[in-house]
Order: sequence, then C-alpha cells, then structure tokens
Amino acid sequence: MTEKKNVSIKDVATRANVSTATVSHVINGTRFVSNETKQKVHSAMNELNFRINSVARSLRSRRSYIIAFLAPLLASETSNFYFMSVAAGVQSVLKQKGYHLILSDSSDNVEAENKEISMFDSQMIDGLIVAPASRDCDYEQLFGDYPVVYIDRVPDHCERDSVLIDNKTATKEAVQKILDKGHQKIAFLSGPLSVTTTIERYEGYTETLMNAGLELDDSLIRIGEVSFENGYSNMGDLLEMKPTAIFVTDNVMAMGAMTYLQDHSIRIPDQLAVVGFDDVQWTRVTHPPLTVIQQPSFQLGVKTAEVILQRIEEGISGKEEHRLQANFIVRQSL
Amino acid sequence: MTEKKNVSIKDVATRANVSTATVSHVINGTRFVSNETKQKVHSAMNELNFRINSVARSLRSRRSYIIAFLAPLLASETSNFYFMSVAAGVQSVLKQKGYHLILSDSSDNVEAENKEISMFDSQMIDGLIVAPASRDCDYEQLFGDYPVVYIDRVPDHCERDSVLIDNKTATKEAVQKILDKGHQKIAFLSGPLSVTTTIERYEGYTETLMNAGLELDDSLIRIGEVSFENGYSNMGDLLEMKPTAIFVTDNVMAMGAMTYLQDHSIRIPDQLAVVGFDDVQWTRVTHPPLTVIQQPSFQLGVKTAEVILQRIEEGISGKEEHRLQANFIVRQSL
DNA sequence: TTCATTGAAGTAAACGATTACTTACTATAT
DNA sequence: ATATAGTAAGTAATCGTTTACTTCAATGAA
Repeated sequence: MTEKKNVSIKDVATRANVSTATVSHVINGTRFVSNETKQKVHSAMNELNFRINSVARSLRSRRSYIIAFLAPLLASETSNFYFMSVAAGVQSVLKQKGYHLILSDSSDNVEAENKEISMFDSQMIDGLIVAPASRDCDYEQLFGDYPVVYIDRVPDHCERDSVLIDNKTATKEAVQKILDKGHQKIAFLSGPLSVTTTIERYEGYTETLMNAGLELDDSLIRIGEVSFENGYSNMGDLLEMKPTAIFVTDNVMAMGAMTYLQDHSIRIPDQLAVVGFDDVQWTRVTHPPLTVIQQPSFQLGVKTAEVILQRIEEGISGKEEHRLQANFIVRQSL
Repeated sequence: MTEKKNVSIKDVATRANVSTATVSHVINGTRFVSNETKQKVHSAMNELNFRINSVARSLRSRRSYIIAFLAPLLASETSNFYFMSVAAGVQSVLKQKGYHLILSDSSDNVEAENKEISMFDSQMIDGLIVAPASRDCDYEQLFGDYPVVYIDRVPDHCERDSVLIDNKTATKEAVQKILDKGHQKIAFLSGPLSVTTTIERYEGYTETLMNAGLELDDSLIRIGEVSFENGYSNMGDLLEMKPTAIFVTDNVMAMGAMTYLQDHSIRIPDQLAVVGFDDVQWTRVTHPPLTVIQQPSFQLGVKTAEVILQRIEEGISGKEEHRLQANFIVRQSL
C-alpha cells in the first residue's frame, strides 16, 4: 500500500492559519467560529482533501458511532434470514443517524456468542443489540460499559431493555383461527424450547387448546432441532396421528414439512390445514400459498435501533420491555 | 452510563511492576518476555479485568481489523437476500481471522453508495468489499488508502481485484440445456443492463441462440426494473408471444413470474419451461420445483474475504479477476 | 482612564495503545 | 581484566483528535 501520510487536522490548521481547536470546532460545530475563519478552514480542508480520522476521534471522545448486532445470522443450512431482515431494520435507522452497524454471528451457540461479545471492548462499540443464544447464561458479566438491548428473546434474568414480538398473543390468535375452522386435532411442530420465543409460542398453543376445552395430545406435538430435514421427517411422523391441521412455529421446519406434503401429494387445506410462522418469500409461492403469522421483523429492528439510540443518548441502561404485534396473513392453506 | 474509568495497560503495568511496553508485548507476543514476567502480567490483567482498547490500538498501529462490505443489501421490496448470503461467506472467513465486518447498504444507488464510502475513513477500515451500483462512476477517487475488492460486478474501468461469478458460461450452459430440450422460442426476462452481471447473462443468452443458428426475437426479451410486480406483469406480456420456455435472470422477478404462472394455472414445464437464477429457498417449493442456476454466493464471499485479507497482509492493492463457476440445478421446471 | 465583560480563537493535556530506541545486566571471548 | 555480544525489559514519542483552560482584543460602564 502506498505510504501516503494522512492529512491531519494539524495540517489543516497550519494551512488555514488557525489552531487545531478551531478546526475541530468548525468540523463539529461545537463552538462559535466567525464565518471568515470557517471559510478559511473549509478551504484548507478541501485543498488538502482532509478526511477526519474517526479512530482518533473515538479514542478521545469515547464515542465510536458503531453498534454491534449479535444474532444467529448464518444459522442453519437452509439459512434462516429472519435476523438478516431484522438487521436491515436496525440498519435503516442507524444509517440516518450516522451510525455504523457491525454484524456478528452467534451461530445460536453460547460459546461462539461469548467469544464474540468479548471481542467487543467498550471503546469499540457504543451499544450492543443481542439475540441471546441461551436463557441461562450470565450475560451481565460479559458486557462492557455500553447499553445493551435484547432482541427477539431474553435470557432468564433479564436486566436490560428488550424488544420482542408478542408471540403468545399471535399464536393464540392463529390457533383460535384454526379452531374456528372446526379443527380439533391440531398438530404442533416447533424448534427446541430453549429460547423464550419458542416457549411463548408453545404456551400460546397449549393455552388456546385448553381454553377451548380440548385435551392436550402429546403425540400431536413435535419439538426438535430446527432443520429442513427435521421438518420433513417430523411431518411424516405427525401425519400418522391423523391431525387435520398443523401449526409450525419455524419457517425452516415449515419448508421441510411443506415439501413432505407436496412430495406425498397431500391436499392442502382439505386433507391438512397448515399455518406457519414468518412471512418469508417461499410461503407465497407454495401450492397453495401458506397462511402465516407475519412477524414484523424489519420493524423489530427499527424499534430496537430507536431504543438503543435513546439509551446511548441518555447515557444510561434501562430495563423496559417492548412488544410488537404480529399479523395473521390469510392465504389458502387454512 | 456509569462513569467507570477504564482499566488501561498502564494500570496493568503498575500492578505487575513492569513497563507498559512489556504488557503490550505480552498481549501481542511481539517480543520475548520471560515466563515469570508473563505470569505477573497475566495475573494483573485478570485481577483488574483488563480489556484492551482496540480504538487506541487502531490509532497507533494503523490497523482496525474491520472490513466493510458495501452492497445493495436491503434493496427491493421483496428483499433480495443474495448479498446477505454473500456477506455470510465473507463473515465466516473474517471471523476466523479476528476481523469484524461492517455491513453497509448501497440501495443500488450511486449517491447513497458514495455517501457510505466517504463515511469510511482510512483509519476506520482495513479494507472494502463493494458491489458497485454503477458502471460509470469514478470510484477510485472516493476510496481511501485501503485495499478494495469488487464483488459480483465491476465498474467500467476497473483498477482493482474482483471476485465474480462466471455469468456468461453459466447462462450459456443453461440456455443450451433449454435448446437441447427442443425449445426454439425461449423468452428472456431480466433486470436492467446497468450492471456487468446482467450484461453477461444477456450476452450468454444471445450468443447461445445465435450459435444455434436462431434469430433473436426482441419481442421475447423483456428487460426492466427488478421487482415482483415487474416479474408478474412481464410474464403476462411475454406469454402472448407464445414462448415455450423462459429464462429469468433474477430471482425476485422469477418469483413474480412464477406467481403469474401459478395464478393462471399454466402447466410447467408442459406449457412453459422455466429456468431461473439463484437457488433461493422458494425455488424448492414451487409446483414444480424450479430448475435454476445456482450461484455459489456463500463461496463468493469466502473467496472475496480471502483475497482482501491477502492484500491487506501484502500491503498492496492488486488487479486480479477471480471467477467462480455456477451450478446448474436440475429440478422439474425444465 | 480604568476595570469588568464579552467574543473569538489559541495552548496543550488528555485518550490508551504501539514501538523505536535505550539501558542494565549476564555470560563469553580475548 | 576488559571488551563484546546477547538477553530481558524500560523510556518516552507517537498516532489524530477533543476539550478544559487560557489569552487577547475590543467594548462599554463607572
């Protein structure tokens, strides 16, 4: 790389015949500078093609304008882009405010996650947005001196702000809709109950059935690792219990399930009604298009960004819970 | 935020009764330090819960271990996750090497893109990976003093390394396969020819037809903004020209097109054979599953990360073109 | 005329690491 | 005994900003 010496604020100051303090204040608008002087400084900056060194700035001002987002971004084989969409929402807000976003992948694995967290030191980031991989991990001791906001899920003893989807309400609504269609044997297919998100959905399902005076039938409930294959095979198993409807809480598993149904020419919704989670692209082009609970993923990111930005501004961490409502998207699979 | 004073290398040095230089060398392994002293330093670091300040480190060492990825990440309404998948590939390599990734969205818009580039100053990032929004923009003057690698596409007068998909070869192979099935009237649906990627695909299509001794029929060719709606409506228009097969170069448009075909109960591949681009999730669950050209998006990211990391190591920018081969995934739509 | 006030800009000490240069000591060769 | 080389670690300048504190001149009041 060419050893171009960097143009510093000092060079600008010399050229404009002012002090570095003045240059800095012109750049940041942090104190009054006469128009005349401002002009001189601006000219000097242009002539020298000055670019501020944000690292030096961060060091001194203790602000980096960088926020980290830690989530299972690259997770499963059939990549789950849910968090990417969330990230897009975060990004859209930060961008406007002049912040940068660092994306980190936790692989939904506590160790990888902890390692990532310790890679961020307090000076490097102004805040952290995290979708915790585990419920029982003492995150507090890992965090540095910056605001933290949990997104999508929270650990057991949550001491921070959180922005979540109202999973239980959404699930209850969906299951109720299924009941309203006259179904009694409603299967439930889901990922492991190791994150609050899944637990809430599970509770929504069981509570709704119980409220309707139905017995819970364990053989209609399948919980397993999230994967296409798992969705596919579990669908086969569940079908033997003769359900008339199925509710799938994860879109990757749902895709496996739908593929199974398609491979075996099961007519939807006649033979089996299907309701899924997440309004991902493919749900619109299946035959028939899938009825789903749509999580406002982008909005989730937007809200989270807003919350963390405010905390950064205030200079304090908080412990507020924000819930976003999901939408029930009616298509033809129910 | 609590005004916790940060533990610095100085505090560690004092506690361990050594100099800051020694502490630094212990941390970085940059010169020999006796085991005894190393021990003292490590103990002191643990006792004080020392975390290195990477900002100060960057300032002095002129290395940030941050690489930026600038691409149309959040692009269209029906979010196109192609670049997210590429980012995942980049990320997987960087993570191993202790680098961080900053994701920036260009919105495929030159102005937004230029603004983003100028937000990165030379100290902040060690390298830039960019999918240029435009062919005719003088990027060189915008870049700072770091290696740059173009990904997926290149601008007109490319002076940098690039990592690309061999679009032309892939397209030729695909179109040839369509011809081999006996089709003569092959429609072509694509996004604007404003990026090299699309141009190469267009050339692949025309050349293959010409090589086969067929006349090019402009009425079978549709080029327009990338969107679901555009895919949908263009599919309708094209159908009037009675093609027996269609090649769609963009997955968002393909989704629109497939939806049109499904809505109008066109039998695939009997009435119309379809070949798409990108092996995105939904192509596996359409009826029938779509035959596509699969771009090794994750691998593209991996390769790019490797290239830029090497340039950073070498300290020089280069101008090499790397091409990755795409795969033809045969499913039932052809 | 003198002193206080205000306005505009300068001085220099941080921020927390890295690193070129120097030092102090030990061991070996002459 | 002295010069020489080698080993382990210390000193302090430096990276490029921000910012608390100071300065200087001009203005107006007494």
